[in-house]
Amino acid sequence: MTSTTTGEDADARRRRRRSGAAIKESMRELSVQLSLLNHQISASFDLRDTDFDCLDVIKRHGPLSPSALARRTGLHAATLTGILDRLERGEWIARERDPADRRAVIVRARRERNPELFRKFAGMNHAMDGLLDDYTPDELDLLADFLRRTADAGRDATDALVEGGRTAG
Amino acid sequence: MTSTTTGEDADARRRRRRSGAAIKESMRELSVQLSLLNHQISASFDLRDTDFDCLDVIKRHGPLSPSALARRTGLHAATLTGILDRLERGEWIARERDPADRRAVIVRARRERNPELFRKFAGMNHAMDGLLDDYTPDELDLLADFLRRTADAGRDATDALVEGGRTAG
DNA sequence: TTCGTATAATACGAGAACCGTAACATCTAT
DNA sequence: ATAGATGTTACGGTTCTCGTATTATACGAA
Repeated sequence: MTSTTTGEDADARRRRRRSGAAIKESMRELSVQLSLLNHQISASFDLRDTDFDCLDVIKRHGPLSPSALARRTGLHAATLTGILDRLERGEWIARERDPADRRAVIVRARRERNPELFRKFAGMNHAMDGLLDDYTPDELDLLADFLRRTADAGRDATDALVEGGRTAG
Repeated sequence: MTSTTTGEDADARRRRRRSGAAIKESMRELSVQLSLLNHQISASFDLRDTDFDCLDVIKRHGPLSPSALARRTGLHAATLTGILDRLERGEWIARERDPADRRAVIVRARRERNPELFRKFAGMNHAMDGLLDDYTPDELDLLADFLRRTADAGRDATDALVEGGRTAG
């Protein structure tokens, strides 16, 4: 976490480049596998792929309005109506009125079905637990920090594309 | 990479548990962000979310048949027809006849449009490069290995759900 | 206040996607 | 040779997506 590319010899730079490529490669594969896992779980609850993504954003950043959610996810506002309908029908969320702005709706995550969802992720969770046993506490911190920063990078990249598509496309 | 949970004191175990939770949390957030990024990129090419996931599997494990692809992804065979139609229309893949089994089709990834796709991922790639600069070569290897193993775990978890859903309803 | 405009959420509808089933071609085992 | 299994795609009902219109409300200016 403290080195930089300057001051490395050619071998180290080569190794760095190779590892970087391997990381991006694995990252892409990881993304695909997690998407497919998400698809199976969503389907088992009669939801679409993006529905749980939205629920996750609501859990993390909510409660918030449908339009704020549309901005954050880059989805069309009208699409959010359908997504929230399904999530509400399944009792994953509740729509409430905003007393301050009576046009607005506040979307709040409900937690009742969390255990049910957790059970679907049990296989992945146990696999992760076994995997994490191989690391020292310091290494775990390193991994946690890396993942957090990568997630942030993903959000920035998505925002840039949404913004670019809105103004230029 | 060499320690185990045995022989650690209570503090270390507590720290380990906390880090593990943070990792799974960040992993889920990363998954959501990468899905949303994938959605924007797919939409910009007139494709559905899962289309590039399939293309990725084809690139990695192909050439292969639609039915093999359906098994690997857990998608319905009839759905693959639509996905492959779109990918073929966009010249991302080519369908070929299998000389050995004349019922079968071989799906092969085409590489001509890779640069175009690469440009869409440029933002994320550059962010990753900047992020990876902060790590030593050893740390990069650690990260690469972790991601590869996590992707494998994701595949196993998905397979288990597909299998369970198929046999148990 | 009253008006004009901006904004929030949803209704509506055209086009498209998903996937269960059927159809057809072909392979394989007896 | 025949029966049954397998590979791919066509078909059709239901559902989804998203551009636009609609309704309700907020807010700034005259």
